[in-house]
Amino acid sequence: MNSPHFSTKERILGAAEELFARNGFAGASLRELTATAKVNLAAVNYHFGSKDNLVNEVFRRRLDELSAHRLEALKAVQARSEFALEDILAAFIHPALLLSLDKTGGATFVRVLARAYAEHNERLRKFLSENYGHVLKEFAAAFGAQLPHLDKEELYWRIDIIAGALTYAMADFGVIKRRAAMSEKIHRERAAEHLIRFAAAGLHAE
Amino acid sequence: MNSPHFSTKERILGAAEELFARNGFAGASLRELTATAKVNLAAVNYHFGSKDNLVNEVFRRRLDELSAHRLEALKAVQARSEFALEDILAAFIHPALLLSLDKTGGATFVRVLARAYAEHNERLRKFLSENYGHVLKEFAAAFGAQLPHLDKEELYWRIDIIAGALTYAMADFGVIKRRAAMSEKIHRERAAEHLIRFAAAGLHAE
DNA sequence: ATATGATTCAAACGCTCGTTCGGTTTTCCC
DNA sequence: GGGAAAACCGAACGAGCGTTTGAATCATAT
Repeated sequence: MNSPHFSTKERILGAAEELFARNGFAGASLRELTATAKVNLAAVNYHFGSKDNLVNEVFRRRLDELSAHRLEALKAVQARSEFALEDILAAFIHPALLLSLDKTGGATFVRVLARAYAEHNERLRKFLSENYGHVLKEFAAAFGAQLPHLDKEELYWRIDIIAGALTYAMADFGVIKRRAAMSEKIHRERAAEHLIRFAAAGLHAE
Repeated sequence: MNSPHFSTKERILGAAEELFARNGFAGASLRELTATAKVNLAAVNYHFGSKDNLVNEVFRRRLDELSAHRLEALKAVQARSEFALEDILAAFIHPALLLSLDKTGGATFVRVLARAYAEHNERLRKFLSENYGHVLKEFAAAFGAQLPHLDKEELYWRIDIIAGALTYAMADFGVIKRRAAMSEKIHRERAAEHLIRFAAAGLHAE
């Protein structure tokens, strides 16, 4: 993963993702991080200014792409002559699934993302809300159009529940242990399927 | 909260809960913690042996009670001549809601719990699974009896999703901002209601 | 009242942390 | 191929960390 043909910045971002997921933001030291990335200790501050800013860049690298994929998928669905609630859910969930299956650390990043939510870190929440909040708004509007009987508050509650469940499921927090015979890819695809079916039923409730 | 009539151990546990929720386990230092608790720095190691063990005790204090309440509520439901899926869900969710409304730090603890999940800490996961895993098993059996058409894997998936959504909802991670006019108590009760309805629909899916 | 054990305390231990600083090496353009 | 800019490097900085120590203080039971 940290092959020499990756630039120093890329190697640092990769190692940061890995160690943030495993040990948290405070728990991952720059010494371990730079050793993993096979770069000098001072490289982080040279290239990113500070550890805090490195955290931001780890998120930006993945979320720009994830958000674009989600909005793209949503557009594609909406362009069709007819579509169901499940299709919008898939537009939201499948890009996250795809990211979690990415060979270059996607699964790791999803866990970092879940950690960020759990940390309740105001700085991070603001960063995420400011930079990627509009995506949630788009999806809320799409769901709302499909569920006209639902008032806005009810709708937001349900989307919130889904986002939480998705984060939780993709980050592999649950009690469900993947059986050795099942590949991680299939395990995650199953999780996404179940989540979509579950969420669709939940959204339709009442 | 740290009034002088609380014992040193209790003051430490209270401060630990607060700071673990705010700054994480690694991020909360014993110096800040003991200052908050108004006890000497060495008191943590005197009363708890180590910081790691303090973490365990923070969980034990709350989870013993939560698990007992859940099993008690489940038994009460099952003793009735008839009951619905929602009643079992309520037996699982309402004790968590009650805990989150506890005046002496329950809401704080719920956030600590969510953090523990996110940390993916093997030591903690083992501790939680070993000490409180049987509760999940009881509920799985209860749900299974109400949903005989569901195979075991499907059932476990759905319970997992619900546990994740509950953790996130109670920990207040979501994008939903409580309106100033609404008390936190009502906000959380609403969350629980929505979650129960959503989860019941999800469990019934197919 | 006094002895004994439990508790609290200030101080220090060794260690790791994020960051900084010159100096060296590499890269790239004229 | 020479010079400027970019990148890298080893070493050190002060600060904060969890933990330990040994003495001071408190509580309790005889």
